[in-house]
Amino acid sequence: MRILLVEDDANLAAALAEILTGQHCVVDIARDGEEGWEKSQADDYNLILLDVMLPKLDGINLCRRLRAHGNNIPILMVTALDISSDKVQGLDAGADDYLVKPIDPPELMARIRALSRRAQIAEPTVLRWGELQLDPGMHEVSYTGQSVHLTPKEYNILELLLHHGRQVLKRITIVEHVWSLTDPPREDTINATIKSLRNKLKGAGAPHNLIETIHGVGYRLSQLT
Amino acid sequence: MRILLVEDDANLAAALAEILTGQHCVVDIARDGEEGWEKSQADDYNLILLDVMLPKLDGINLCRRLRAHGNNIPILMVTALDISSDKVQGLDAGADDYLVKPIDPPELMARIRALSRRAQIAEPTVLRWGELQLDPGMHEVSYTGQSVHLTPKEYNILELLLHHGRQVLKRITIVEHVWSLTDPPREDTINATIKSLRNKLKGAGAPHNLIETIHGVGYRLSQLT
DNA sequence: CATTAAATGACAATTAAATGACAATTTAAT
DNA sequence: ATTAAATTGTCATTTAATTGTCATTTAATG
Repeated sequence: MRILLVEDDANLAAALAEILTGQHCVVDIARDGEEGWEKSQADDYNLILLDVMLPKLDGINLCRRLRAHGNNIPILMVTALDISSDKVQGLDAGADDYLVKPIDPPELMARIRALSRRAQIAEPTVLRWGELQLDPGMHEVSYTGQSVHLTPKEYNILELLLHHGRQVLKRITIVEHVWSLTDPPREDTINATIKSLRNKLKGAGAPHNLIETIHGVGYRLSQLT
Repeated sequence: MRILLVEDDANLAAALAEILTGQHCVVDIARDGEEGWEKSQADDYNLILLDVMLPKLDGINLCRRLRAHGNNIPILMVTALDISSDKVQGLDAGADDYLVKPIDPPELMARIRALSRRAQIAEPTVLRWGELQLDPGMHEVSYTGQSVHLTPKEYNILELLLHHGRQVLKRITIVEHVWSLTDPPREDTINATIKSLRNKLKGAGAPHNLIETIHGVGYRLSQLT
């Protein structure tokens, strides 16, 4: 768990950092709102722990700016007083939860866990072609539900094909995406890879021509029946 | 809000009950520690208000017994004197907060509110994968009930894996979450850590491939049978 | 049917990961 | 503050998987 802590009070920052690292989090500290903004852009965090009162750019506005930029990382706001206007403002600005000082460590951890659990919603974009299925998240390919183990190159080629459907992929295009133009392999490396890809798919019951050859041009997925 | 009040002094019990019901709480009263234990098992309460000095089973021990049974209902301890040893004992036994007699009604209500707000946070789900179990709150890992001691890095990686289930975690992702992008370790530090993680889990009876390798990509948890 | 492209099978070269040993570092204990 | 213990990071080596290449066969094209 990587956490960005934006807090100007050095003592509090150190104390919080200690609690968090004690709970196996990796913590970066920003001393003011501007620094917080920069770090949040430079690095990926799982959560931002954000004080409301900050030099240069206050917490509410930093939060607002992050949300305005489409960043939907969980934000836990820390406010000095249990003043409802602070709370309302913070939540309106897009914070996910708030904490009142003095901070109770177990409560802090509990809220962090709650938030990071909530953020656990993944985007499932499974690619399909008839019975063929490729799940980028799981890195898993199956035909009629039967899973097929592919090597990276094979996997990449198949993914590329699935992204393009019936469109023909020129061999150059394949090289470009799966290998690299700077150090391309011999021509028949592609053949060999396609071959074993077809073999593996056939092993799971796919027709041999699921990937069809366009002589002199390249490959594409075959028409679905 | 259902509150269990464990208090032997009938006058005090009545007074407290009145305050609480006046604030729209439903109150049950137990006259001693044993009765408190029984009621707490028989019924679900949102909070227990627990005197330290009690006949049969004192508050500290009742509290301890509740916690030992995995009950993490908020407990507010009431102590007659502002003796710090009482406070420390109570908190060590697992109480969440304590109050000193004589009780000031507004303070009582404030602490109850604070506690119940804290408790509203859905408590840490224990992460599971077959026989494998990781409790983020306790920071504890076990396989088939047998506890496994992990170092922080190992723990973090395992937690990350458990959060993602069958999702493949790319090595970059692991570095990003467990170390930090600014000062990443060598590639094979990951290998080494995964190795010892596997070893420790194997020591508790887990199969070696519980964490499976996706060559050229990363790691993920293996399919449950 | 001659030519070129693609498929194939076998195998070598390359690359990635696992491993064991150990040094450096951090943390805890005295 | 010093030592001891635990953790973390690195290296060299072994093992395994992947990838690239070759020689050969098969198919497609005009």
